Amino acid sequence: MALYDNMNDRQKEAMLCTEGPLLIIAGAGSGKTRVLTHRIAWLIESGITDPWHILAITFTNKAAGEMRQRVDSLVKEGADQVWVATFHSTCVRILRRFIDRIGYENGFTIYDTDDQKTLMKQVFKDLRIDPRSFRERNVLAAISSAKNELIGPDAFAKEAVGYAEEKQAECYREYQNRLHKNNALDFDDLIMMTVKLLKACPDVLDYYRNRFRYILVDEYQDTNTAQFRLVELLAGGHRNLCVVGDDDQSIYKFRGANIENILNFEEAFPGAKVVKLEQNYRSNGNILEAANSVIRNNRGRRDKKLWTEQETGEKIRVMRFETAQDEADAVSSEILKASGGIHYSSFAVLYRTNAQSRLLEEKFVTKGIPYQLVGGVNFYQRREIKDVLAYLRTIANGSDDIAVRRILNVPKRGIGNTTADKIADFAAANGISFWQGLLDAPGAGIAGRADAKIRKFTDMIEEFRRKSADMPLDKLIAMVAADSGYIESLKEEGEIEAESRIENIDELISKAASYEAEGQDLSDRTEEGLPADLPLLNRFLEEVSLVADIDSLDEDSEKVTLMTLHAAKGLEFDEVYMTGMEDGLFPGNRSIDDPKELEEERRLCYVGITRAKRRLTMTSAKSRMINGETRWSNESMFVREIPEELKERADRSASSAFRKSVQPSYSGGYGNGASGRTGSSGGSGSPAHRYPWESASFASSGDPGRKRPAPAFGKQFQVVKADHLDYAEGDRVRHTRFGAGTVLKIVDGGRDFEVTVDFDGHGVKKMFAGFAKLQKL
DNA sequence: TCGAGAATTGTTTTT
DNA sequence: CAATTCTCGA
Repeated sequence: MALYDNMNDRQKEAMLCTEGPLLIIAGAGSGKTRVLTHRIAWLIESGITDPWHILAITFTNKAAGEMRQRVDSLVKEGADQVWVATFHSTCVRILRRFIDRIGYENGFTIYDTDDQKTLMKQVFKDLRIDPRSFRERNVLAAISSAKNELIGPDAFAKEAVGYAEEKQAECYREYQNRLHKNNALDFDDLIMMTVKLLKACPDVLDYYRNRFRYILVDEYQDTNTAQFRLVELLAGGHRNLCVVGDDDQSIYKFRGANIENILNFEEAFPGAKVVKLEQNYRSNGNILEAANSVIRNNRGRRDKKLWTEQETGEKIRVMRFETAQDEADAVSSEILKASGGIHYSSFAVLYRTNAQSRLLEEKFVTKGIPYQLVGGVNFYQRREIKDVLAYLRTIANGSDDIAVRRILNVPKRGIGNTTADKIADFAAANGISFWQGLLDAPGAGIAGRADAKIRKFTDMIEEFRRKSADMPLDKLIAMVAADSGYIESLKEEGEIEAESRIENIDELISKAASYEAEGQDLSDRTEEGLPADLPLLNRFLEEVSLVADIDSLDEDSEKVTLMTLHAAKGLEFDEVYMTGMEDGLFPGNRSIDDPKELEEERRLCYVGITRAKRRLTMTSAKSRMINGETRWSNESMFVREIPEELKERADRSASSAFRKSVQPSYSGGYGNGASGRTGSSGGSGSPAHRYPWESASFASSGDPGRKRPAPAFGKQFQVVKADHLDYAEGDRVRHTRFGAGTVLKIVDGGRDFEVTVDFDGHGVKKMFAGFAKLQKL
């Protein structure tokens, strides 16, 4: 059978166009993985290139694994030679080999978010920054976005304006120094340092350009600037770059993803060919229609429209409940009934925030429905796992101060914070690592009993190190967990929780065993010329630090899948429940006033809808507990954006949900949030409802004195651009919700003006002029 | 040094 | 509400 049997014309075109830059706009369910894998197969089978010269980059290990598997089954020989990996692991592999060229040691450690926070705490202490005035998280977020934009500490400092940014710059510099001292990289460094390396070392760049003659990038809409630069560098010579993505599924802006990468691909790679895949093979007609009618409300997108040859299918079922409990109860009951006690794996329940999973889980447990939860607390982030891994990190990399400090007194050894701080100060003053500081405790003014305790600790670690050299990974972990006294201290607790912690450690041990068993095939690494002495331990640590939640999803298990909308991208299910479809939750309160954010939420909604193959149900609750307080909210504007004729009301309490007499306090969807905290929701104690189809016009009750013309349904968010604004940069303006503020910037964004305003007490917000209805003061 | 209870704070979303 | 951090007494 030829490779292009069963492919449509567009798909074939995308598969066969192998030379030069190519952008494949692949709508949801249009068979993009298929095109990618077949393209790789074609490159090999047709003799265009050797598997060795192909690089395929994904975002998750799961996607990489699937791609590898599918290529394997398509290609007779050499599939294992294709480099299929995530962005992060690709970078790790490059850095492991060459990072010494830019002043790090090749055995570096990867810090996760926890480690980053710990490190930042130290930085705050060092720079005498009050953690109440700046939050670690915020500074880290600023640093992360800087790194995503390839802005190093120096450039950041140069750009810094004002006290806050200057402080952040100081923190960034110090944070980076400490990472370097600890011989550690954070997630963002992995990309940034690889770019730095390739820019600094032309020979290394040449090597990889020759190695990767054909490059494919999946989920291109999620790439950030650093990743873009990386790809651009690697493809710089031959320009055989094929990227696949869907701008409508760009949902990772918060993580630095830059949608411009896909929107402006042809400008970055002149002469690029563009192929659009618009035929959807996944969903029924109604589902696709619904998806189209929601996403059509976005402005910054490439023109496209999905179509299908499949039957129209059922209508979208819309349900509204009194409380979130009712919602969870109904969803679980329905699934129980509809599944017939089997086929649970054809169901997915999606939600906006992880916190929403709790109620659902409870109901699933009581009804005995098997389910699997994706996300929440990652296995490798659990305390006991992190503790054990910190031991391993200490063994592997003595400079990893964070790891050493973490386990110094875990389990309790009677070495308290006072002692540890003394060591830390001493180490800092002498420019040595914390570990070295421990070795010279007397130098730090620690003697007698305290010193003896420290000695016991360092001796133990050194013993572990000696033994680790010739010991299988799983045995090593078992030994560390036992000999350190960690297991014993858990047993002494004697609680159920301790029991499950021990089980988790056992699981880690078996994971290590299977890693070791699989890991014998090191061809990709040895051929890459990696130092042969890079111990298995280091590679294991590296592997576990790059594991994502979604990687653990088992699609064949007979279980219902519970996960966030984000986690659902790339997956498909016969029946999908989108829960918590409420204004304020989805779209979230933060996005409602910011058009860019709102569009991102809408894309997320689009992703959710297009996961469904046969049946889609959207549910919402009038009231739900959030942070210990009951919140009331309207049905999500996204539900309202789906035309009535595609929907079917399946409420149990339809009468109360559809009373037409409810107070119309819908304020155009923006401003005075119809959902608020208990007791503060604009005076009307009862939930405020207004469905677009109930009335031809919207009353802007939250904004007295102004009225907008009644938009036709479906176009309610398309605001006509004003030909001029009655305010300018520097002017003071008033917003219905945020009050007074100063206009910082006005940019003509084509269809509307994009106005940046610094609101007194609310911070800087960006808004479209047509939506914001700002009044000059 | 360490644990228990108080206080505080928070939510998107995660490689 | 719940998870995390802080404070204080032994």
